Amino acid sequence: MKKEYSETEIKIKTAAKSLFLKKGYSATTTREIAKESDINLALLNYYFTSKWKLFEIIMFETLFDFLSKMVEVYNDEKTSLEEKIKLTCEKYIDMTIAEPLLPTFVLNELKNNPTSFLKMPSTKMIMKSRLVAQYQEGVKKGIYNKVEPIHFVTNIMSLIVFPFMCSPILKKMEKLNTKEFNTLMLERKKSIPKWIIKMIKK
Amino acid sequence: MKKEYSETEIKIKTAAKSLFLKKGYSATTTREIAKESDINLALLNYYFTSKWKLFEIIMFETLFDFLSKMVEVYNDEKTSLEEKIKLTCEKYIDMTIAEPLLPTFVLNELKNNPTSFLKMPSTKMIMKSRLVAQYQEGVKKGIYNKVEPIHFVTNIMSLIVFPFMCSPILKKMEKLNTKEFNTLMLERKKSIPKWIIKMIKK
DNA sequence: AATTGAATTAAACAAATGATTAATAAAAAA
DNA sequence: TTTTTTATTAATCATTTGTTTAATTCAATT
Repeated sequence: MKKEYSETEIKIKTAAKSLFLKKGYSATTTREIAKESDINLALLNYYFTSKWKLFEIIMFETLFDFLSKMVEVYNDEKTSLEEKIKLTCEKYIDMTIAEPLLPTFVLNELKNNPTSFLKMPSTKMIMKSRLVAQYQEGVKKGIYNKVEPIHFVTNIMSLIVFPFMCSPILKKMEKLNTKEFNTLMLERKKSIPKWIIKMIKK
Repeated sequence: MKKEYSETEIKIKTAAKSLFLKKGYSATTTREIAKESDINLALLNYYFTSKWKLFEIIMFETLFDFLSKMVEVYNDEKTSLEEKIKLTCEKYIDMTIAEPLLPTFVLNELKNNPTSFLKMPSTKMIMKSRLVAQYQEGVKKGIYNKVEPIHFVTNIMSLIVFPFMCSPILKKMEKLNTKEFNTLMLERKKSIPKWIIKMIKK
């Protein structure tokens, strides 16, 4: 299904993604992409037609990768709800430490151009995931408070992702360098699951 | 202290802010600003020297307004910790419904250009606020779990702000229009304080 | 009324930008 | 080898962009 990319195409895509993440779509020029990937400027259009087309491809693949990884944990048949929450935190905090610019980039570009989102991989599977089902089972059993599943799912992501998006502010507030900041985020791997459980338990 | 702006300057600033919020700094052109504010293009540079200078002024004022409003609640001597949390949610959710593009815009521009942040109003006062002190008193008394105050403060903001930043995704997931989305956010005025209290209480 | 300084305008400039062209080099097919 | 297709290049094009200039209008002051 997935298109096979040539070496040159991969070089372009890698450089473009790195620049888009750092500076955003509009502030990134095709000449910068060409320079960073060490290819001739014309090759960008030769392979990807336009800057915008290139961006769309990168955006789609990025979102697709992320959603796939998330749904993988959410739909695991073997794990309990609490395990799923824990695994989500661990996986996603690690992912974001590895690529800390990604969440802000994605949400900002979606804000700037919601149509770039039309081709987006289906997000609906999240609400149909095993994680949500397990939560609702817990509500039925009277173990958990009844809250709309959308809030439950949103809260988990909020506690995980938002602190990364605030990193410039947090770093300044607490005079942290990147390493110290990451340590703070890693602490949250253990705390967030506890907090979430407390939030939902009666 | 604050500079008095002429009618024309206000028109420019208002239009510029609206466009910056919608499209970001780079994607906004000076000609668009001139058109939207119905002034001659040259007046932008006449009053504000450059697009970047204009942006810096808008950014500073925006952050300053936000921080002032926040610290106002955080340092209220009359309210309890739980009341402060409740008031924060109410105030900030209302603010964000009124200007939903603001958080993503600010965090994205800070990411793209952390130096635009050097002149930023002091964020340190948050950690020295009455809110944080009250939380720490509660920890000493054994009422609350001991967690770094930075996590406590971050969690509140995460649960309030992040869902707004995800609005394109949430709207798509649940097929919501803006009104329905806002209703969902307003629900959180009551829920978030409850969740936060549960998180910190022993 | 005349003068001065601020506000506004249309026009222009220089640099940057996304995209294309036409020529060449490299690789694959015949 | 020859031919044909694919990949790469340097140069160029047409717009767009931030900014400036020089002229003009407007408002206040003398």
